[in-house]
Amino acid sequence: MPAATDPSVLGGELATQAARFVRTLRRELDIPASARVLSVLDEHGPSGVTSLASAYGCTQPTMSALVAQLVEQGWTEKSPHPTDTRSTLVSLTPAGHSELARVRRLNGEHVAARLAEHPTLTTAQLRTAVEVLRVLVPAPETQTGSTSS
Amino acid sequence: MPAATDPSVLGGELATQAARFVRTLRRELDIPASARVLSVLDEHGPSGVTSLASAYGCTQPTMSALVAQLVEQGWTEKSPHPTDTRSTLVSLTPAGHSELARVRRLNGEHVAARLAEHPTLTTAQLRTAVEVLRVLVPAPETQTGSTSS
DNA sequence: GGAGATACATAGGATTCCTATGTAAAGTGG
DNA sequence: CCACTTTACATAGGAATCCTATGTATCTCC
Repeated sequence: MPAATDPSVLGGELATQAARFVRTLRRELDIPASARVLSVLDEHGPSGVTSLASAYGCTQPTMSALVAQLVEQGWTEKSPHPTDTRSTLVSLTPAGHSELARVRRLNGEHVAARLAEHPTLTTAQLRTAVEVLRVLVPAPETQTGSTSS
Repeated sequence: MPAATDPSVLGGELATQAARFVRTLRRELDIPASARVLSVLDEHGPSGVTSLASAYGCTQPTMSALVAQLVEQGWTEKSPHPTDTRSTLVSLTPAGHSELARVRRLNGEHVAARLAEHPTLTTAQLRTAVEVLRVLVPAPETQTGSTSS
């Protein structure tokens, strides 16, 4: 089958497969987009909306909406910024940490199931895929964050 | 940063990065979802709507809409199936081939630009990423198709 | 010929995101 | 201290992508 070396073709293939992967994941695991924000929040620690948007790679209004969803579900909470009244600090609640763990487990199980069907695939290759995708995106800023779960 | 080996974490990362990659691509290149169908059509040759949906990885109604868009833009055309009146054969028009070439070029340029910024990344790794994503999706049926451009 | 399967279309709605724009609070120079 | 600009968020409105449910015509097979 397709085993091209032409970056143009590979890029197209990557786009197609990535889009499909995302679509399939959405349908099968039923994980809302906002859940991915939890991961960013976990990495970066309590942040403002704009900063989160930048880290997540979406616009500020979009992040406003995502955060609103997360707050409504009790996964994050907004507290006033100590020195800047305009800003708010969004942070994970315990429930948010649980949800993050749940989502990671779901993803893990899904990936593991596929891996089991294809013994040739290694986790090293998996990691390569992650690296490639990470590189192929503009990358906002890679500031260090917090930790947890 | 994240350099995990845990499939669970890697799966989550992959999901996040893939989603972001797709989003960025959509925004920056402004390529409609229907354009990816052109690629499928090119690989599989003239096909019915349901078959396309399966190959593309979406539902039949969704593919109906996508095909309708493609036809409206003159990139594909529908002809009656020779033996089955219910079915139609969707096939690429010359304009469709051109568009496919254009999209591939855009994707290629985009990927090439990123690759240029990261000399450490090889096309082999790129191909690995494609393979990984391909594996991580249920894969409908890999029947051989036609050719062209 | 009639029951069930198959191919496609349509209707209606959920999700995800963006652009444009408004409002309030910080900074900044005079 | 006072405009003026910048920054942080929120809201409004709409576009794109997909799905489920359902209807209609056609094919298959007994």
